[in-house]
Amino acid sequence: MTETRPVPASAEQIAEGLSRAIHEHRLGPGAKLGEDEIGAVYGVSRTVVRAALQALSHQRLVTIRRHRGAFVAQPSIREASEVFEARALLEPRMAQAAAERADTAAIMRLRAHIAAEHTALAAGMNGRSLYLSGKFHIELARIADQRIVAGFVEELIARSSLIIALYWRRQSALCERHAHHALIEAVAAGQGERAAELMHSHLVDLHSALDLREQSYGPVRLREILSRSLEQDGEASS
Amino acid sequence: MTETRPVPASAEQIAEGLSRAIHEHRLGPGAKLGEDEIGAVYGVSRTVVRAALQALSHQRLVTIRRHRGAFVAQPSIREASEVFEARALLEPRMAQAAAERADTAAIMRLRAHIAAEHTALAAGMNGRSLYLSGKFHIELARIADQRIVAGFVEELIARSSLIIALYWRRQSALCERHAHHALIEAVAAGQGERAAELMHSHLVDLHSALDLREQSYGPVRLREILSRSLEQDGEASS
DNA sequence: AGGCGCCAAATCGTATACAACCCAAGCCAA
DNA sequence: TTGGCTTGGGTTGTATACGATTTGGCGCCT
Repeated sequence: MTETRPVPASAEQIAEGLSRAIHEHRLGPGAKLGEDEIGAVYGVSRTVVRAALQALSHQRLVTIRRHRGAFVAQPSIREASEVFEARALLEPRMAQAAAERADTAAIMRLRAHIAAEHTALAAGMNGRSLYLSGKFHIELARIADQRIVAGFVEELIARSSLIIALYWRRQSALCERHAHHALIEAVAAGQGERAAELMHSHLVDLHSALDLREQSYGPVRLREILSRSLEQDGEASS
Repeated sequence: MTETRPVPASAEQIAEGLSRAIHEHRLGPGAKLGEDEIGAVYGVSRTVVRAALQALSHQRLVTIRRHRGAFVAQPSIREASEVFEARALLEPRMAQAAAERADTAAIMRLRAHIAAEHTALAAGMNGRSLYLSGKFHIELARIADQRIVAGFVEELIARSSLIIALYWRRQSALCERHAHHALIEAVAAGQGERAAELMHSHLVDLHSALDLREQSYGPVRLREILSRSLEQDGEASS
């Protein structure tokens, strides 16, 4: 076990590290993010940690409550719906633009993403496969070459990860494979309209795979209220 | 001249104050935002000021360059185009949704905005009228009751203010009056499609009123490169 | 026994201190 | 005169110190 990491890190690196941990569900919604604790891990003082936490709170990944500390955000049901509505508004356009602009290098990057996703899934690293699945959408938005909307999409996908942690119902991630594969085909063929449609239905699929009914007092909701710190270590490879 | 303001302010208040100053073009693109200076104005230490500046930099209103300080952002031509493309994607939908959901109270708020805009314009307060004109769009997005997209719109409008400061060509703001009025009519009548169309053409209008050609080496561009501190004083009333 | 209030430990919010760094003015040499 | 180098002032980056607030536990009263 790595005890301490004496090498100091920058605020961006810390934000990136926490972001990854949230994406990969090693940190669940409601988890406490103590400043001293994080500072000890990364070998910096609270000043830098606070900057990182503020950055994450501006991305709505973290909620800061005055005099109480920072916690991994717990999107409400309403927010969850709005996130997917926003994605349904933005991402089909991005897929369309991507299909119209993608070159061979871009398509290879997309295929590489899918491959990595499959590998992670086969190795049982569910968190990582989820992370990569999000990255696929981000990569697609980047190919569309509209940086601002791509930035919005990135934020929405980060929040989606939290939503999935809270409200996911189905187990099978197989639909993902299929949907992403079909998307690549359309993009590679330059079929913009088809890519947009596929993306739309993919998002509707995802949205409908959530359990967003008001009184879903499942075990997830319990954890949300009790908010145990639930630390996982588990150094990922590199 | 008000010398000092001994009452301490919170980071959010400072960010709000700076944001307003940028919106109203009292602070132009490229202006230096010294931490000590701002701290002295608001009666707080650099710690709080830094938090405010970081918040603004996450909204892309301010650029922080390491060891050099914070400056009011200077959107590139490319960014300018993308901002208006993104607005053209989001805002018509918001206008449509607003038209479908607006109640009488909401419409009264919109009318009040227009009235305030006219008042400011008549009083020659151009900066303020620009600020209110942006607020109109934000209010419309809020009425649409999609908080997340409304947040995106808010960010885009803030950046639009910078873009207008850098690249505005026409003088007349009269088109605004007309366009906003027509929008309210459509919203009040519940004509969603028409509101969306009006919003779209309004945005295209705005976009085309910018001078985004590459080699526009006007005085604006010069100021951008030389980046003199160009302090504006000019205490506005209140 | 149960509820209420006080106290202590822990954590956050802000200010301040010091180190690192950038920029500009001044100097020297070519 | 011009170019590069050095040095000083000023500004930012980070750490640390201290005050403020919350929280959980302990004891006391009912």
